[in-house]
Amino acid sequence: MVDTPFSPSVPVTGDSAEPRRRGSRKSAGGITLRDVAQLAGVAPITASRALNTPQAVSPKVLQKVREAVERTGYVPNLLAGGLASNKSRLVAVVVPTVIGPVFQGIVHTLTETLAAAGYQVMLGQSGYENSREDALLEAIIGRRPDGVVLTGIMRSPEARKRLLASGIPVVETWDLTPNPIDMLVGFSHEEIGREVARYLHRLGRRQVAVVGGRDERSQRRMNAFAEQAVALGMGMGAADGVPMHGVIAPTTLGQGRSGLVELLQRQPGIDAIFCSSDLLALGVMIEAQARGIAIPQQLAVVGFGDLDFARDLQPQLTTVRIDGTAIGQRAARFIIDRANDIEIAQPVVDVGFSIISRQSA
Amino acid sequence: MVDTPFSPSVPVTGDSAEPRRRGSRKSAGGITLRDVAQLAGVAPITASRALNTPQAVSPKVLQKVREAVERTGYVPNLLAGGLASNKSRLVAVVVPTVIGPVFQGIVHTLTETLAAAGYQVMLGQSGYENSREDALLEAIIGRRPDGVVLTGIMRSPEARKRLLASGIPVVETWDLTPNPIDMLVGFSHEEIGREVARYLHRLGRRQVAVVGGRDERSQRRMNAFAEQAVALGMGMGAADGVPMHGVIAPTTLGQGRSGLVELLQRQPGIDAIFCSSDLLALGVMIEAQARGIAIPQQLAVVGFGDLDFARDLQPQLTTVRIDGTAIGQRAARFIIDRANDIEIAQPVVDVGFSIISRQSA
DNA sequence: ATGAAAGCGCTAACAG
DNA sequence: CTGTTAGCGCTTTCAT
Repeated sequence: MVDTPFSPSVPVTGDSAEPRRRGSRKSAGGITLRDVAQLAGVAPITASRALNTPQAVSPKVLQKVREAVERTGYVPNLLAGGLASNKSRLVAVVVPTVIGPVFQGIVHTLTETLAAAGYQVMLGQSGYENSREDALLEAIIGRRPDGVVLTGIMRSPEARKRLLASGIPVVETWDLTPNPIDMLVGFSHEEIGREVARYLHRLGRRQVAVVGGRDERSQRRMNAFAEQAVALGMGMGAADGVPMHGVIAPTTLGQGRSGLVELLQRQPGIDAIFCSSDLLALGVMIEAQARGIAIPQQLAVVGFGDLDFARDLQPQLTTVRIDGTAIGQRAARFIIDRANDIEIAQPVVDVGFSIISRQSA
Repeated sequence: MVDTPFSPSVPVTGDSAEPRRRGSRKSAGGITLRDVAQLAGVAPITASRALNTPQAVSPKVLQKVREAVERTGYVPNLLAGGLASNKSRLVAVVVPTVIGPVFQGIVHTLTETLAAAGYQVMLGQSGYENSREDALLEAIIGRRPDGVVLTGIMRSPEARKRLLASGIPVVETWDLTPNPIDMLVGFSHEEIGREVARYLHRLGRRQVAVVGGRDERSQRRMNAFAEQAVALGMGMGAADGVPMHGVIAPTTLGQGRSGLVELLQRQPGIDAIFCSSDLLALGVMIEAQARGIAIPQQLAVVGFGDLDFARDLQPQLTTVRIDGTAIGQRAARFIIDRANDIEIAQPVVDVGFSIISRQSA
């Protein structure tokens, strides 16, 4: 098809002596706005307006253009449109990984909300190691997205600088950075750790431990938890601090099981465990069950995430809820507002968290 | 560095009296290939070649261009490049939803594999209802992606037709369609249903039931299972067929619990349950545990998906494994090969499945 | 190995 | 409300 020879579309005006121009190029063959405009009997720009700002053209023209679109099956080339208008209607979303339930809510909400506003989501996975960040960033900036949503990543100052220099609106999420690149929707991991420690203390627990992912944010929750716990006199004897079992993210149920095993070996007297994810917590619960350890009587378990299954467990899981949907919607709103030059009153939002008190603790 | 001022690239031709041309447009202000070329002292096209086909330029030029890129912080505009070359280096991936663990593997693998080959993934969520398909399709085709990966969706013939007409390479996955749009990487849901029925029959189970999502593919597994079960004489009395409890996708642990409750009410004698997801299976197991029903002695449970946690449950979950990674890699390979005009010998691949026999059945 | 010209398909800017 | 013109930033084609 591509090599179908077709006669030059230059009308023979009698001036056949005109030399073949160089640099001429065959079209890809698709239907373009020109074709539609021609069929509708209007100028291309008018067809463009009929599609993008229907209220700016006469009903008659609108009708004709729509008919032409219908008949030709025309689909606007957004690459061309984006290049011309300097608006790509593309938003880059970067997460460490889509594996694991943690960032699903955000990705889902963003994709949904942005799609409703006519934006497409470009997905990037940074991995938990800060290695591919540069290549990823290049790929993102190269597409000139109308916004970038960062979830728990992009720590390298180099990367931050480039993003900033690119002028693309950036929303960082899932954390409260002291100096955000641009906009921010997050919550305090430290505060969560402390609050959970206080919560367990109030329940009378005194020998607490931790099973947590080794990624930075998880660590910060865990460390804050441990500090607060020690401050409240909940360490396993002041000297030892809080026993912590670290696992590699993304966290799994199996890691929760082996985490409990390991912790009990180290410190048989443990009466409460704070896990850095609900999946870990579930693992801890299953292992406890297998060993005949009663939850919450002998062992209190607190998770993180309030995944959908948490309230359906037996016993129901006490956990920390993060409103991923709220974060996603807020982030989407930020980007959309920016794209429309709407003033953003408060570009830093703390969505907070809540401890959902159920049976396991 | 970035703000090193360099003089405007418009040469002053001395003709300052020239009237302001209409239609003239200010550049967005970013650094373009022209700026780089100018700084390197070469023509734009040469700079372009230095970046895209380094072996086609002299080492000297290469060096100079690279320096210029470094100094300016230039990032190629892929929108412009895509428009000119008719290659967007964008691949659209469509899933019903990213919520729920089912399609995570595919999305992850695709994003990863394609990124390594220089492609970006555009994410689309079709939802489980076939409503937004049209708008989504329009958005996808409009970006002229180099490929589309469809996962368990796009049933409407209208949509199929448009995709086909667009000429974009399409890989359908997660199913074995009798007449694929283009390429296909999947497995047979019917065969899975039948095989599980045979498996349970071999184990001596005779009163089987089903908890399954109401989405189409799940239904097909379940119906095939039921048919085969009846054929093997495993119905609850030939007349009744197999008790089935339908739930709304995406499936949850809680639905598994209530599913078991409901099924036991209807048919107390059930000795095996096939669930359309591992999460449902986990729910069934938890509910059984809560009711003192021994698994697998009194009740066998089979899941679907072989999620990471399946082997860590107590008892370990017998389930159907789908190799999402294989599907993703294959699909990515298809698209990349197509983009490079590499002949695809076998555009339809059945990746099969396996029943992972563990303790729960 | 390098360059000049043209144009990918669309929209901003201006004029009527 | 409609049209003309000139590009967006890049790569193709052809020529040297």
